[in-house]
Amino acid sequence: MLDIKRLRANIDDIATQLRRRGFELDVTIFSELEARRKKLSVTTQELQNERNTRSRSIGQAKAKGEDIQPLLDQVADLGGRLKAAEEALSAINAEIQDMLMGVPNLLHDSVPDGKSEDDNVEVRRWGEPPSFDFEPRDHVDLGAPNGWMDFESAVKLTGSRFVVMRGAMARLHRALIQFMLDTHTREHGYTEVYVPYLVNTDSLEGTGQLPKFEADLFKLQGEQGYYLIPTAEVPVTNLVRGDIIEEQALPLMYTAHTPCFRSEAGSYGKDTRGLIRQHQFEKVEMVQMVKPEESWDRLEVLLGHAENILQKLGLPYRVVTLCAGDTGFSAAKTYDLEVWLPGQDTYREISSCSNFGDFQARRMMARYRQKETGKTALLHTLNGSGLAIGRTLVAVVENYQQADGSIRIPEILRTYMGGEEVLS
RNA sequence: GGAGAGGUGGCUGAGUGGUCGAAAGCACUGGUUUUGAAAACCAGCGACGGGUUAAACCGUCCCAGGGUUCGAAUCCCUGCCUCUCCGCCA
Repeated sequence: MLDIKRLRANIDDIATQLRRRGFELDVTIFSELEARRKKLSVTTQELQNERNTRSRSIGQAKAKGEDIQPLLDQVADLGGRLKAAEEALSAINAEIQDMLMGVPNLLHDSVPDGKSEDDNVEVRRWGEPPSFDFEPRDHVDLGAPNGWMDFESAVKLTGSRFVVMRGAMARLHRALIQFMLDTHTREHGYTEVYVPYLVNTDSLEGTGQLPKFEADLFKLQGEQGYYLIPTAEVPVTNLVRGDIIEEQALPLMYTAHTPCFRSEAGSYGKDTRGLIRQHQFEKVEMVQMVKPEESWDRLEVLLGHAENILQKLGLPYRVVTLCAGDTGFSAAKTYDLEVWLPGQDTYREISSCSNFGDFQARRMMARYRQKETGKTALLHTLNGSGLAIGRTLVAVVENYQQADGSIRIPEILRTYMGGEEVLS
């Protein structure tokens, strides 16, 4: 959520900035709402003041044993007027809030212009795509024939966009999770957390999935109104919702492994083959809550943590900066890590690292207490995948394939695989 | 699932209709004292919005949402959560 004070003061400037990401802010409606709100707020407060003053004197009169009936007569219509004013005010506040909740974050100046992913800007590459003296296969051809990956059973159990994994592939999948968590906790300084996979609407509003993107979520039947998490970002970031953190405790760094559930509405026909786009997948997530002045440095650090995982696995990748039109609703800036997939002969997204500035923190009322002044200020939040497990598995399988269809196991994972060197 | 008890500031905890945003203690901050520290003493100490150069000042907030009343932390209703006992369960 944007700072309403800033919005009031610089509405045209902000509208211009938002246009860069293809969002049209209705300046006229907002200004009208805001003017009405201001007026109503003043009259409501005046009426409240009057009520308080008069009620106090009634109390005092009564204590002295005076006749309070004349005083009561004086306030006869006050209640009604006040109630009407309060209701009008809360209605307009709700309207403004709704509008505000639907406005995306402001972009950082360094975010390049552009409309779609075609306009994203490559920052750097790491590693060389492997060359094969045979025609490399994709992960489905490598995994499906021997039952490592079983998409048909998943259809039987549930439906499309799910998978069953067996034997060595299931173990490799699990090994990736352990390896990433271990790296983040031992080398990068994160605290591992275990969190609920079902969350309430407050949490989803806090990180920005609601109210706008309900269609991407799985909602549970039942009166609680719970949703399956689309990413660990939601429960982990919301850990600080409503909190005031002491400055010396920052930055908070959390990592979590969770399954993620996405309905991927609107993606029909896209990536229908294989593991790339599933309704359920595993992810190891990194989340940081930091001081505002540090967040841009922390984004680079966070990105480095995700890159480190890919480097340790020996997977070639590139870093791209998402352009204005492709940057997500809540993010001020996002780097995607794209891993090389020989089966598709292209780089595919495997991690997304974002700085949200105070956008999520404002929605969550997540603050910290400044040591110098004792005042509170909004935190900045960041998160990044470190990494998406399913896609990492795809990358390992495709990059480490051999002519006979076996898969070499990356050095770093072997201790997690009982010392085995080849998946067979 | 059944029965009961509760949810008050960073923490403990008083407050059952009238200057209560809320006693007291702890913690914290500043000061006095001390060679230094501790102790003692004095003072300060919630969040958010409006207002002000800054204050003063005004408003809102005592789990959440409704309601009763001139007036609600206090009474009523609903929801959520916590605790105790019983049942069930991994």
